[in-house]
Amino acid sequence: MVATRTPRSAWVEEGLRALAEGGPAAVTVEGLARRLGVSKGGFYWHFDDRGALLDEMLDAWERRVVDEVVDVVESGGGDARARLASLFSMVASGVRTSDLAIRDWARRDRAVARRLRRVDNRRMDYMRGLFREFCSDEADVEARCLLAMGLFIGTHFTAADHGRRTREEVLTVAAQRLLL
Amino acid sequence: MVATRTPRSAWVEEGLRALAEGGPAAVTVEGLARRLGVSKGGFYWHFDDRGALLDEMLDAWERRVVDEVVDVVESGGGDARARLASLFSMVASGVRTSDLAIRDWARRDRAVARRLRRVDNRRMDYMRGLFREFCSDEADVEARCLLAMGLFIGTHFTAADHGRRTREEVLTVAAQRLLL
Amino acid sequence: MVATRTPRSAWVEEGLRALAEGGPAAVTVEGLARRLGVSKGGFYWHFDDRGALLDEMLDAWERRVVDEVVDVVESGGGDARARLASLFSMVASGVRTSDLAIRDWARRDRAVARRLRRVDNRRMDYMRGLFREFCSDEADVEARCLLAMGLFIGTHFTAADHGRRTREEVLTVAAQRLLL
Amino acid sequence: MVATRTPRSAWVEEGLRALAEGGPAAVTVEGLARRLGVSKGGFYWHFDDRGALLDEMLDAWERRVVDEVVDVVESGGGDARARLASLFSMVASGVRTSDLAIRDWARRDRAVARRLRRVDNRRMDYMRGLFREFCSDEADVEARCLLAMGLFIGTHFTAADHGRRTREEVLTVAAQRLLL
DNA sequence: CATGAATGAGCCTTCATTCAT
DNA sequence: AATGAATGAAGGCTCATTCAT
Repeated sequence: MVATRTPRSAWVEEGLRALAEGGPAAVTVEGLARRLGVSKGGFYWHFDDRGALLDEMLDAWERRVVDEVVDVVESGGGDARARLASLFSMVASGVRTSDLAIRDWARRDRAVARRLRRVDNRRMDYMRGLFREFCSDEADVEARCLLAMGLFIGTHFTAADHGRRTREEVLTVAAQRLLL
Repeated sequence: MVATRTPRSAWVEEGLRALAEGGPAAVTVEGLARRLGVSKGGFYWHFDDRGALLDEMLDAWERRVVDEVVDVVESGGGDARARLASLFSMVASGVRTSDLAIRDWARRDRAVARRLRRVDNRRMDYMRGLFREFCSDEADVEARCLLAMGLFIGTHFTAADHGRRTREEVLTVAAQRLLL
Repeated sequence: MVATRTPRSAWVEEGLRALAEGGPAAVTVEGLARRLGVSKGGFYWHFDDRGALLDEMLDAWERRVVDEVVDVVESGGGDARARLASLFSMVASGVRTSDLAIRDWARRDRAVARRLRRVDNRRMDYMRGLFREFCSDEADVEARCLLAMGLFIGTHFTAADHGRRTREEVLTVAAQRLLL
Repeated sequence: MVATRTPRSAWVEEGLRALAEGGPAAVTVEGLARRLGVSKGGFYWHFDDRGALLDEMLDAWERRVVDEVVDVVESGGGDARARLASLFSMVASGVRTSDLAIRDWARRDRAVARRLRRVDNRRMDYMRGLFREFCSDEADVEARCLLAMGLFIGTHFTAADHGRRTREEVLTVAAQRLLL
């Protein structure tokens, strides 16, 4: 078997890029083929149809997002607060934007919603564990988790300015609030 | 002049509905015409082109969102904390979902982004004023505002479960955290 | 009865203008209405349909073209050569451009072709009479007439340059050739 | 590579036919597809858009018209007068009718006008060379060229009858006049 | 006479999909 | 694995036409 010229993964990769840039509607077979410099015919060798690619893109995204969290856990070290702080700092430095496109997409697509729920629940679980180490009130733990998720997500969807402060500065202060 | 058979506003209304359900790509002249039970040709009597409808939809949305906030101000009464609380409670009771679709859309469209920024800045300004009444640290005010925005927005984009708690319950606790 | 606000003739006039500028395809009910500053509804009060306008435009054009020739006859005076010379000079000073659009149109539309034939035959007849006064060879008279028609028409459809000469200069010399 | 099922050239060919019959407005993607017995979608495999087809049609036309002139030069032989005579005889035997549609089109489209000018200038240059061999007066050479162009073009746009003579007969006499 | 509103046909273009090679 | 070519379903827009007022 010869090395695949345009492997399955290339389509998935390019697909996630297109998704991040323009949302699900921007993930067109033609568009990806053009960006990959191939004809779209080859696409149908790898995938049954556009839906199959979308599925695989979501698989890839899920894996990636989980890995990112795992990386934070492993590399960072330190106590719960330190680990949460490093988790929060990832927000400012740019979550994959496809993350956001997928969130919007999930509102219209059942299958996407299912996957997103799985991912979000894993993230929450991880945060719950960390918050619990210094916060005994379960309701408060949950509230902090939701606030943290909001910070993660909302920050990318909020268009407001902050006077002379930068978004990063405000984010830092906000994160510290959650660690009190 | 007779009452317009299918007034401009009907197209705008239906457009916002379609936007909320399926994002900007779902706002098609043909689709709206079908839903309104009219022929698509008639659309061009009211609007120059699809772009004009989109513009007007955003105008309508902006007005609506501003009015909602104004309504909260006027109807609620009470001190700053009380007013913030009532503001937060609006989150649970369902912000217009088109709000969220517009947020995603803004990431790809310059004009939409400008409008969103205007709206978000107005919202933030309103919250700043309220937070300042019981919080003198400006950096903290800003952080609380961002956390609140995250709560507003993120809550609709977060797919996680909360064990035996409902989202509303968690939201309530989270909101109280911001009012301390 | 009130004075017609947008009389039949206004539509015909504007129609001929549009025809001259953009050919038959440019004669649209909507376009004329826009240029006249009225809604197209009124059009259908005057005309059964677009075809009726086109017919009337051709009528008007025919009348006008005949009148022009008559004017040359009457005003000019002089002998045959002098009158032919004045006829030729009209070429340079700009035949109605709708004349040319109609010629092209005639190639596709039977009714237009019939009208054009009538007009061209009248023009030829007039020229024949003048040429005969100083040219006894009937075949040559006919040839000169055709060359003159070619000069009339071809000059507007020929895009060539003439070095340091202007088109008018070349036309003058060419016309003299036909009067020898 | 297999023989293209409906080659690019088929679209161009059919396009020129449509142009000749009905002018630029008659060159529709849908219409051509219908006449070729293919679906219109396939068109966009070969061409970027309708404009690209129009361009290529003009290219093809230009090539053809130049080749025709070259063919006259090479095949005919003889002296200048003989070559001009053979050139004139082409008129009667039917210039491509698209030639005429293009002339009309050029009056409204800048790009078409440019191309037409190039072609006409080449034709004129060729004729100038031939006329000069037996006519020393430059102004007269130019006048004869214009009369010849008028004969070429005007003859197809003139709808007049010639009594008992045929158009061909009249053309022959007219052409001889230009060769004196 | 004319407007406001709408219909429907037709055209341009995009794109998912198919198929032979 | 991939190309060249084509299909067919949308969707955007224009325009002749109609109709009630």
